[in-house]
Amino acid sequence: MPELPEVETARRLIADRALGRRIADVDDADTFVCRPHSPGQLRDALAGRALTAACRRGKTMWCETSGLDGSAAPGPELGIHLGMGGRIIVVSADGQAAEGGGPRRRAARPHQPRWDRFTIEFADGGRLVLSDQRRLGRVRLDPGLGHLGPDAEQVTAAQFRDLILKGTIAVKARLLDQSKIAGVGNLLADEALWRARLAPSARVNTLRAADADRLRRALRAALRSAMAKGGVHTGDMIAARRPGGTCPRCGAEMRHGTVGGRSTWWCSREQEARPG
DNA sequence: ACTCGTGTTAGCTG
DNA sequence: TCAGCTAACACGAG
Repeated sequence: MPELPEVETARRLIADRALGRRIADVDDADTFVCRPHSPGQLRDALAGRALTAACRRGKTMWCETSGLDGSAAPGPELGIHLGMGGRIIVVSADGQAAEGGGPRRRAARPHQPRWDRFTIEFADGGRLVLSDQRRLGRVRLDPGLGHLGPDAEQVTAAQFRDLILKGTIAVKARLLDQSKIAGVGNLLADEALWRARLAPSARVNTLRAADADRLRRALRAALRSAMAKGGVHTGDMIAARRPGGTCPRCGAEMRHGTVGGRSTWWCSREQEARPG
């Protein structure tokens, strides 16, 4: 589920509903999700503070925290990553729950309390929960951003060309490399390549600067559309990403394969690989 | 019962 | 340094 647009929805949820509330307690008992911390470490670091800002680069979120007892020195940053299927749930003081980060599809599995992997209990009686069936999400203190490239929404055309065109890797694998461009996941990569009419398996050294520019525009358009419609699964081509699917533009058969280790779909007519 | 696939990432290997 | 593979997790489908 969560690619950049879903994570942005979760970030806004935290920014709108969780900031400024005093943290009374923290459940950090899931040592896999909270690795490398030990149980109680996140609680000890956060209790008595409040979240003061919710930030994001690509699919990584982090919250700034207040000092203790009005101290001017801020607390640690709280890093949150939704992994493959994490969602954020914020419960207000009166018990109203709001959700962000998951698919907005009606068929989506309902949230189960046993999937709660990390919980902040606020002094007002509400809470913030990371719900994550697969436990591939992650919560950690002071995560750092050194391993991430520029955010997919903010990368400039010149930066994009430099980051994308170097080397010999398949262009889809390069798009998925968070250290180059942060925020593109499997579905968004397929959607952007389809919009740009580029073969996912094309080696980046076979692309021209104009291809990179077209891909960046396609990526930005796919991002804008996903943000407006409520998630990457609303992409124009995503519904055709199934056996027997046909290209929504030209009607040709969609093909399926593995690129960069991920399940990949492309239009057999418009996205054929050029020999390198 | 077993195997495969899934919207992510980190770490290992050649 | 770069590119490709695998494991970490849980669970539904075939």
